[in-house]
Amino acid sequence: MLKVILPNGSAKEFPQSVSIRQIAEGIGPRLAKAAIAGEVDGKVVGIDTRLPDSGEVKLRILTKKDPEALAVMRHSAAHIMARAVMRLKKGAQLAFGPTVEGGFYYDFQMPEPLREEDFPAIEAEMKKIIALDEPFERIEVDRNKALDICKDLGQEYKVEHISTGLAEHPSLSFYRQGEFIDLCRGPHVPSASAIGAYKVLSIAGAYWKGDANNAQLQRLYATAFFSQEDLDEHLKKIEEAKRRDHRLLGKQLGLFAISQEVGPGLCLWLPKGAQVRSQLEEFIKHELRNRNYQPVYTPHIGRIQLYQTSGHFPYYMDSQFPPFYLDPLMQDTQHLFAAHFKGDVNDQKFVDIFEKSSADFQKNFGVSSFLGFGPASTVEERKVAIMHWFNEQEAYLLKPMNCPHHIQIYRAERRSYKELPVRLAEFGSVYRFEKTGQLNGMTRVRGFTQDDAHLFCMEEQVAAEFSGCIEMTQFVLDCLGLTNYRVRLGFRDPASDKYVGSQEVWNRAQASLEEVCTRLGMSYTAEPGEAAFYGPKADFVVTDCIGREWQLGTVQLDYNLPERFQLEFVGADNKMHRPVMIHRAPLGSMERFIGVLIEHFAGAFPLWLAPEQARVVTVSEKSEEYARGVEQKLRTAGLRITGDYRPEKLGAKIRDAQLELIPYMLVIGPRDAEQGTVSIRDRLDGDLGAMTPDAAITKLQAEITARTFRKTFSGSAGLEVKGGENEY
RNA sequence: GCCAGCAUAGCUUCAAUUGGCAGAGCACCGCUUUCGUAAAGCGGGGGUUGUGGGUUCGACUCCCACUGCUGGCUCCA
Repeated sequence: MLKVILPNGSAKEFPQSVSIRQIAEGIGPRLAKAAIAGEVDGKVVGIDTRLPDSGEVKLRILTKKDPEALAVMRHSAAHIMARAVMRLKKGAQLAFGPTVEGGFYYDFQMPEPLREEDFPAIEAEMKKIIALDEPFERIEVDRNKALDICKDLGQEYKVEHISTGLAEHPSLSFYRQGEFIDLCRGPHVPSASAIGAYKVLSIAGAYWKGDANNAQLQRLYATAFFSQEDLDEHLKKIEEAKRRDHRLLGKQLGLFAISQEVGPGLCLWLPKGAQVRSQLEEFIKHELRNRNYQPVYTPHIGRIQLYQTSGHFPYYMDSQFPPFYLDPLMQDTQHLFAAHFKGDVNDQKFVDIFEKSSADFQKNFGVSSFLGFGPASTVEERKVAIMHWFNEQEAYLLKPMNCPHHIQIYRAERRSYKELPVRLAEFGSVYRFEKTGQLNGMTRVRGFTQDDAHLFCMEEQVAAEFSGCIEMTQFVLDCLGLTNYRVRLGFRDPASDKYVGSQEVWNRAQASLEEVCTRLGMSYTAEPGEAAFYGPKADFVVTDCIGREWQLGTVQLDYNLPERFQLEFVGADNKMHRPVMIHRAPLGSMERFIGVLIEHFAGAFPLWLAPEQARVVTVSEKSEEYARGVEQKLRTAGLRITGDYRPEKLGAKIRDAQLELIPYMLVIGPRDAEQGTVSIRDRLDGDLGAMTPDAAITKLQAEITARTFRKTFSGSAGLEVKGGENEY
């Protein structure tokens, strides 16, 4: 006897095994027709799934109204898209085709590359397939049979996946629809007609199982909805989001530029962008003072030995600008040294290659031997001589991180336990050589400035200091109305050996990190494998306007650098102890943070951040003299103000100021000049009427001090809808 | 780095029949207008069509290489 409990609490009993479809039919023919899938005890399954013949289950029958059904339908749509591609292009190999947020994709290996111009044909073929309205038929087989099926189909990726990724699964399932059969966990919609409106969106490269060592596949992105209206709305949303893109707004509003001549990934802060940044930096500096940090300054480069000690070199070699050496021989042999440090070259080979390049160098530059090898010297002796020479080299690296410099500041004096924690803060510029394909506007650059700080404390202070860092990050994000973030605790991947430091030290760090997050009541996800090589961390991750995630603020515990640099302090027992370090940056980098901020505010910054807070616009040139006086008065009061005195009509000047997203306009005509007033105009609320310049100053200053969020707009720069309701 | 696509004036607004004189709009400059809350009128300057080669009588257009940019590169069958 099976007892089925439905969402409304009612229960039905069945004497023998029954499918979800049969239960739906029992409830009503309309429900049976509308059913897309079922949910049994919280697990989404196909409509033809048979329930056990005894016990008790909770059952939901999912229809178009249920969000879970959409994912099922999209997955089915992915199959249909794959089927369409298989029909159009012979010899396509199938890889993965999952549902993702906002749609789905399918990875193929194509004999001929797919192109965007193939999309209409694919969509047309999908239409034909859907018109057939064939059912999705589930076929369950054992592993060996599954392997045979995939081999027969000639689907090599499926064969590989069954033998590796699915090695633990004794029984596997396929779904068949017409001539198309695909290894698939399911579930699927009952038949093709359940698929509503769909669109193939884009094509991209993707590696098999995400590993760059594997074959590069072609990934076809698409989306599907139950109704055309939902699809249209989705596409419209994508379009609107694109208009918020910080790269577009950054150019339109004159915030930043990236010039080919300066170099890719190198950001030029235009005056207005620099103004926003400077304001944000002031804000952070104020918070640092309140929290007893000490500002420091350090240079942009450091000797390579410093980074060998820290472990950044050659560990991060691939993502750094190459070091520069004062000795020209080193320019030629630096790759050799890097390979040697990484263990890619053994001692004998290292000596051989070095001596050859050294000989070439001497031939080319006419310099005599400078290492002084005797003919009888051993490999070991030569290696020692070479390494000794290397360590004497004057070589510099553009700093990829600020910590080694800050550590040297810590070491500049003997530290007592009484002065801990030491908190050293700097807006430190760092350089990292990101791969070209990773660069993205301001959110991924090669040179950036972190709102960095390093805390040196005793082990028993870690929890309090960590807590303080998290609290500051939360405070800063709150002040900007950035609420759409998640906290990710990056932990060590137990299976990997890329980490510096002992497992025991890591466990301690991770435990205390988790403890603090729990105490602060933060929701977080613990993610093994996401840690930095030197310690676990808490990352604040936000989502940009087109759904990409970016790591902003970060707090990282580090038990390893103090060890590497032999940091010490004198304890109460008059003995030497090792401090613990915390790296933290609430904003992360100024570049990325402001990039995200531009999208968050859609370019319409709150008054306290706005590069131009107000603009005087004259009705005609008659009032220019008075207007200039007002402008200067507000400037002297500390407001960022400009004046538009062009011989344009008022409407044109207002329009220009609106498009530049300037929060306030001070309209001045003969009437104002006569009465000693200004007509204040809010960018969104329009004309607020006349007031004295002093009253305007008071009003604006109050808004600045309160750091009020302003409305942005529900459109884009240039397409603003008046009275937009996007309240932040 | 890799896959696909793109590159015309300051502009992520774009045009240029099959290979046949590179053209608009916005912005900029000048003149007229002196104006009260989202675009006044007229005139003007601005280009080695991303860079370098090639094919051709002739290349923005076709071919090759390079540079830069855009989308993407495991929320597993």
